[in-house]
Amino acid sequence: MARKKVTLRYITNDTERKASFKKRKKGLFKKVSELSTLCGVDACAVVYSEYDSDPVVWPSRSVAQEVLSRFKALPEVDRNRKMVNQEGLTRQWIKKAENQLLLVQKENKWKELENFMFRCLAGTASMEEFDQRDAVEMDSVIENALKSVDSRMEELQRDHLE
Amino acid sequence: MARKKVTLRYITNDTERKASFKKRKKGLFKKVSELSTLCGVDACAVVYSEYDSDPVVWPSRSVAQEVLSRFKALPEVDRNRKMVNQEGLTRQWIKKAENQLLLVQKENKWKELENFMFRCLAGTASMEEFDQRDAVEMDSVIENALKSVDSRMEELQRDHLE
DNA sequence: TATGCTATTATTAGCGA
DNA sequence: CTCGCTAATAATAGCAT
Repeated sequence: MARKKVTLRYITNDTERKASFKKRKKGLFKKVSELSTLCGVDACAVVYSEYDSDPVVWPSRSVAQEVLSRFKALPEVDRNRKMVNQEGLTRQWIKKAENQLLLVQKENKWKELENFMFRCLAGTASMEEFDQRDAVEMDSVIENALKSVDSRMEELQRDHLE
Repeated sequence: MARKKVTLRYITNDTERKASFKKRKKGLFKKVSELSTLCGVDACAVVYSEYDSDPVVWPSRSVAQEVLSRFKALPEVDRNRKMVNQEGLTRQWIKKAENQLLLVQKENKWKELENFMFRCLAGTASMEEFDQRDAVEMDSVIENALKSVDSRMEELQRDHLE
C-alpha cells in the first residue's frame, strides 16, 4: 500500500492494528458507498470489532432517514401521485425485498446455530435444544465453529513465538 | 481512479456500469478480506445486484467450509484436546456470537417490515398483518421505502433527460 | 496514544483487440 | 460484450509531532 508493501497477516502490535483498522474501515465504507452509487446496487457492509462498542453498518439507518425526511415534507397528494406512478416498478421492488428477507432469514438461522454451537463447546447448551436442530445445517455450523477454534489457536501460537 | 477522475454518480451506460461493477465488487471483497485478516475483526459485505442472480456475500460459506475440512480430517482426540484448551476463550466467543445473533435478528425484523411496506405500496398486504407491527419501527421502514421511491424517481428523470 | 503528512503501493477508467 | 493493459487517481504504511 504505502511506504511499504503490506503483508496479509494479523497485525500483532496494538497501536499499529488500531491505526490500520481506523483507516481501512473508513476506506471500506467509502468503497461500499461508491459501488452503490455508481452501479445502482444495494450493498452493505458490517464490521464487528473490539474498537466499536456496536457493530458498524453501512449504510447507516440515520443517514438514510435524514435524506428521506425531504420526501416526507412533500404534500401528501404529491407523495401519492409518485407512488401511483411507480406501480410497475413496485413489483420489482417486492421481489427484491423478498429475496433480501430470505437472505437475512438464512443468515439469522445460521447465526442461531452458530450461537448454539458455541454454547455446546462451553457445555451450557441443553440437549432439548439440540433435538430441535436440523442435522444437515448443523454440519456446516460445526465446521465453522471448529474453524474459529483452529484459527484462534494458530493466532495464539504465532503470538507466543514473537 | 484511473485514466480519469471519477464522478460519483450513477453510470447510465449499461456496458460501462457492468464493467465498473465487476471490477469494484472484486475490489470491495478484497478490502473486506484484508480488513478482516489484518485487524482480526469480523466483517462482511453483501451485494445485491441485477448482475448476480443471488446476493453475493463475503465471506462465502463454501470457502469457509473448504478451509475447515482440513480440521475435520484431524483425529478426534486432537480435536477434543484443542477444544478443551480453549475453554477460557470460549466465553468470549459466546458473547460475540450472541451479539452477532442479536444484530442479525434486528436486521431480519427490519427486512420483514420493509418487505411488508413494499407490499403495502402494491396493495397486496392485509390489515391483519399491519396490526401486528410495531408502530415505532414501522416509521423508519416507511421512510426507507419512500427513499427508494424518491431515488428511483430521480434516476428515471436523469435518464429521461439524456 | 492520536493526527497529519507523503512516499509508495493498490485500484481502476478508458481503451485496443 | 469481454478481456488485458496501463496511465492515472485513490488508498494507506510508516513516520513526524
